[in-house]
Order: sequence, then structure tokens, then C-alpha cells
Amino acid sequence: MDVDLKATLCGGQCFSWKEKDGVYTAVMDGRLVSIRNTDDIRREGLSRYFDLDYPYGEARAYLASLSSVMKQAVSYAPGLHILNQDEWCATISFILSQNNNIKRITSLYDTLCRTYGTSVGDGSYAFPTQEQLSHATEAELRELHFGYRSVYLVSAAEEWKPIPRDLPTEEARKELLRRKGIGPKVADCILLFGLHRMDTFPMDTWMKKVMSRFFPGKDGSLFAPYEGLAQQYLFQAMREGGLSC
DNA sequence: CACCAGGCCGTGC
DNA sequence: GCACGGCATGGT
Repeated sequence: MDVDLKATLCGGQCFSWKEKDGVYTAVMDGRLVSIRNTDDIRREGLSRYFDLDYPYGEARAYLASLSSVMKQAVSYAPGLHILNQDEWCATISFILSQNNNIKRITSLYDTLCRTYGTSVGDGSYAFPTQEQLSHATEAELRELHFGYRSVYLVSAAEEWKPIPRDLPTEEARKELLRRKGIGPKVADCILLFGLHRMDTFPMDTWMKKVMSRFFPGKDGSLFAPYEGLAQQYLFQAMREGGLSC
């Protein structure tokens, strides 16, 4: 099955892609990339980023077998994939996300690129590296409308280090929770979208609504070993009104 | 005016 | 351990 680009790129996993007339564009590894379909993904060498080798067919079948609501959520956007994003970029992105909406997160993400990132031409900018963002000050960020998240960004750039790839999810989570501005929800988003830990289930305000309404008393472990994918299916369906009793 | 958005932190109990 | 208010900003 082809990747659903809209569900995958514009559903709150990442904030770097722009869509125009069915063409999705972003800066990847220092160059501007445009794609329209799964063939373009392969042609541009983005198979890993789009997670093409993960057994989505198997995961979909299993999740859909669990409950009618989950089946409905899966059928809403079956081509949804979980991206393999850069850990640094995902960390900053989800620090921006707290108590915020996707539109404004995207806008703030854009401001970071234009202010601190490297130009790649055509008015586009790469996401700033840790070194580039470490030049930002709290006062400067506040002027750029980052609000109380400003201090978290400064701290993240100062104290950044990658999580060892072989560290078990629960220990990685503890490490993330020590960092300023990273709580349970942001940590889980970094684990899922930046480290591809499918055994995480980020609980934001939308997911709290989903769980209390459709799976009262349960948690993400109900969907093991595909918690993360299940979460994203439910998140999308709930936000766009695709779930009914 | 209120309340909400991919929440977290510090305080008080 | 848990509940609560404060926090920046922009949209409805």
C-alpha cells in the first residue's frame, strides 16, 4: 500500500513539510526535496525516513482485529506511516508543541529555520543544528514569540546529547524526563517520532478524549506491540471527526 | 469575555 | 504521591 502523504506529513508528527497542489516539499539533509507519491520517496532516497520497510500490513491487520473503533481509525488513513525523524529536530519540535496547536507549532518551527538555519536557496532554510541554535538567547526567542518555551529551547541546545540507540525505552524515557521542558507527553513524542520506539503511546488532550470515550480504564498497552502506530491512527481520526459511536 | 491547543514546572499538602 | 495555578501566544 502507498504511503498516505497527507496523514503522514501533515498529522502532527513533523512540522517541516509544505503541501501545494499535491506536492509535498521540505528541506532534507541540506537540500530541498519535493515528492508526490511513494515512487518519489524511493527515487529521493527517503525510504528509511518514510519507514517503508516496517510491516505496516501486519500491524494494520492486528490493530483492526482488536476493536471496531480501532478498525474504524485504521480505515480512516491506512497508509499512515511513523516517520524516522532526526532526534535533535524531533526534540526541539515537541518542546515547541506543548500546550500549542499544530498550525502554530509549524509557524514557530519555520521561524527557527529562517532565523537560525542555513539557507538552501529559493527562500528555504534547513532546520538549525544544535550549534546554530546554541547562539539563540532567551530574550531573543521571546521577541520571536516563543513565550515560556524560550528557556526550554536554550536549555535543550546547551545540554543536548543523543540517546544511545540500544537504550531500552523505559530508561530512555527517564533520561528525557530529566531535561528541562520535557515531561511525559513530550518525552513519548520524542521516543516515537525521533527514535521510532513503537512501544510508546503519547497522551495529549486529544488522546485523553479518545481513551476516556472509547477505551475507558485502558491504556496504550492495549495495542502492544504497536502502541505508537495505534496512537497515531486514533489521534488523526479523532481530530478530523472520523470516529463515531 | 471565555476556552482551547500534541503540557510542564513549582508549590503545597 | 497527587492536585492546583501560572505560564506565552494566537485562534475561535
